[in-house]
This record gives sequence, structure tokens and C-alpha cells, in this order.
Amino acid sequence: MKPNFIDEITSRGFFHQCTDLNKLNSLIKTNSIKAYIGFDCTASSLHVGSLLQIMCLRLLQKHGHQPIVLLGGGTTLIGDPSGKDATRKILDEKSIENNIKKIKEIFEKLLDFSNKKTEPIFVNNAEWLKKLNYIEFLRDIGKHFTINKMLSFDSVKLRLEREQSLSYMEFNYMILQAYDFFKLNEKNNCILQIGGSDQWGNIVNGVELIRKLSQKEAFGLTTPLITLSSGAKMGKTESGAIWLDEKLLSPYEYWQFWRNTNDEDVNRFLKYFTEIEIKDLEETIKDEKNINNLKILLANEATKILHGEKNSKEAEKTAKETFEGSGIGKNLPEILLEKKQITNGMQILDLLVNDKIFKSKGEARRAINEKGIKINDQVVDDEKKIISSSDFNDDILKISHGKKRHFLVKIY
RNA sequence: GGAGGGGUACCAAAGCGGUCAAAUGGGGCGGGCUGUAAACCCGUUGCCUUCGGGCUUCGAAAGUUCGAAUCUUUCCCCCUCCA
Repeated sequence: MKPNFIDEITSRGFFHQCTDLNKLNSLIKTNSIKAYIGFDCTASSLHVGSLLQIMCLRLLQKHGHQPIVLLGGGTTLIGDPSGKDATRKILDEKSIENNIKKIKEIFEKLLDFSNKKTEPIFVNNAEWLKKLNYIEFLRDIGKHFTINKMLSFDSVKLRLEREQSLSYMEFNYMILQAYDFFKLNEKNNCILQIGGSDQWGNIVNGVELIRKLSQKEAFGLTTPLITLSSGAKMGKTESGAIWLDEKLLSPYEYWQFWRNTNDEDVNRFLKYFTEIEIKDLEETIKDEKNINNLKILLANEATKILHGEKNSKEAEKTAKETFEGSGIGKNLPEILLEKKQITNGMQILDLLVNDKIFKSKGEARRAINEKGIKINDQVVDDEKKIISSSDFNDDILKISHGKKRHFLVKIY
């Protein structure tokens, strides 16, 4: 028998917990369902931290179900306390609106719009949350939540135990999320909410609220929180967040992120972040003796999903040229200079300080003193070096910071 | 409202009148080893500099002092206990 959605997410390692697995399993065998995942809109792009959820939505579509993407304009105004030590910055509505717009564009690249039946539905909970009347809400919804229980949820409990303050506003977040699920169930007949394992409490609240208010059964399913083998949360690296928006992180840099995966994480990530059939994948993993080839496979496949085959191929080629050959990969991050800036020579420090390489001259100086800067593969040992047109080959000059960060300076 | 404790760099945490741009650990960055890995070892980690130094930082503001992260006052914020 063909594996269904649950089978596949289980075999790929996406499954963590479910409110009623057996029932959900039999339901999806015969029905096409709608499932939702909520995404935070605190930034103008998503980063790889959200990718596991998105892969989940893709699998949902693959198996004939319809995803609902909740871009939480309403809840972002409040801020989810789950997994956080401190209250985060409160955003104004305008930037949230803008973030939603940008994030939507990412989903447009990652989800399938070709089939009416599985086409993603985008919703914004501001639509109903902002209309709520406080007294009515307390009477109709609030009465179903006991403080006793709310205090027992990790998102609340951990904050209190750590003696971090938790505002009443944030404390209400879980009720609003439960209400979202109720609304989506009512409006769109959405019967499943998926989320990271830190969302379990919030999700269960929604399932219970639906049962109490509509006497209907809904389901919750969580995915494991992925951490790197180093224990760090996924999504952030030394040089910043791994954004999914190519304007913030080029396909080449995205490819590099995957190429640099830890050995211990490779097999897991191949299951999560590629769509190679699980059987074939397991065979490949077994047969491939060189782990670096698996990393390349991971980088290729993951980049293909987000940025397309062409960009992925180019990234691979650039990486090959940069690290294996002596050539210059053409998709390296670029710094553009006007011709007149170098005709009279340019201080190397001025060249190194920009939004791509270094933030301050101090950092750049330090890097030079540490022998960490190379110009066209030559170590720079003088921080006062003047860069002039003779350093360029065909109007291109390569700057390297350490072994991995490379940039092309181009004259236009 | 009352009593007490506290706010120090990216994070945690020491310092409690000069020797403090601030110990230590984590994180980051560079180098070594390697495989563009992990672990490990070494170095480095406010900004600017004509390399002499200069400038800004220890919740905020004002003050005492030759000199303040350190003392005083006011304010803001957090925590614990009591009401």
C-alpha cells in the first residue's frame, strides 16, 4: 500500500507527538483534510528554523491534503512566550503587515499552487482577533480556560521558574492561539494543527476548545524541535540567520550552509530537508562512503527546493571552483565599486568595511593581523595596503576572510 | 502600599573610589590539525587612530571627588517575601 502522510512524516522523522494518532491515521486514509501551521511574523523573512514546518506542508500537499498557512498578524502583536526567556520587542502593525507580505512570497516559492484541491490557503488571524470584544471574549472563550492548567504549561511554567517576568499579555497568547484553531475549524473545516514540539500546549488547548465549543474532534501533531548536534538551535549560525529570502541570503550562501552541516546531522537533515524517496535515500546513505558527498547531495537538494534547480547547480559549481579549483566561482557574494574609487588607490580597510564583510575597521584590522585576509589568494599582512587597479584581473578581485568566506569585488 | 535583593560587554557572571575598556566562562572570529566536519590546541574579541594616543561604555539623569562601574540623590525596570 502506498504510504500516507502520517507514514511518510514518521519515516522521515517529522513525527513527535499526536493527540490521537490512530484516529487521525484512519481519517486521512479516506479523506482529504485541511491542516494549519502558524508562522511568526516578527521578521521580514523566515529562516531555516521554520523550514521543517514548511517541509511538512509540502508533504501534506504531496499526499493530497490542503495546507492552511496562518500568518499571525494578530498573535505577532502579542508575542509567543514559548521557548523564550524574555518578552520580545513589540512590533507595530505596519511592520507586521509588511513582514506578512514578504513571508508570503517565500511560501509562493515553496508550496504548490498547481492543484486547486491542495492549493495553500493563506489566513491572517488579525482578521478575527482584532475584532474581539474583551468582555464577550472572556465570557465565551475565557471561561473554558483555568488558570490552574495554564500555569502548568511549559511556556508559562519555565518562565516563572526562571524568575523571568511574563506579562499578562503574553500569558494570553495560548488562549488566542487556541481561538485561532477554533476559528479555522469553524470557517475552513480545518481539523489538524501542526507545530514544533514547543507548541504542544498551545495546540492541545485549541483541540480542547473546539471540543468544548463545537463538540467536534480536532487533532494536534507536533514535530521534534530540531537542534544541531552541537545543541544549538537551528537557524542561526556564526554569520547570522539563514534566511530563506534570496535577497537576504544568496543561493550560494544557502548552499554553503547545508554543505557545512555537521557529520552527525547529515542523515537526519537529508530526511528532513530533501524530498528523495525515503527508500532510495536510505540506500544512498548506506552506499556512500564519503560523507562529504552526502553533504553535497543535501546542499543540492535543499537549495533546489528553495531556489530552483538552476541556482542550486550554479551554487555547486561556484563552491567547486572556490574550494577545489584555483578558479574564481562566479556566484560568490559581490561588492561593487565604481571605477573612480580605485583609480587613486583605496585603503584596504575601507574596502573591507561594508555590510557584507566587516562592521568596523577594528574588526578588519584584527582580521589582517590574524593573517585572516587574502586578496586574490595572497595573505595581506599590511593593514595600510592600498588597493589599486593593478590588483584587479578583468575588473575582478577576490577577497577571502578565513577559509570559507569569499567575496568578489567588481568594478563597474 | 511595606521590607529586602538586583540591573555590568553578544550571553552568564566577577569587580564595589585610582593599577578598569572592566577578571572568568560560554559564544563569535582567525590560525593549527582535518574533510569546506566534530573534538582538541593556540591566538583574538568596544570605536577611531597620523600607532603617540584619542573617544564612548557598567539601567537613566544629576551630584560628591584631582579621579566613579564603584560613593550620594532622584527616576526607570526586574526579582523575592508581606499586605
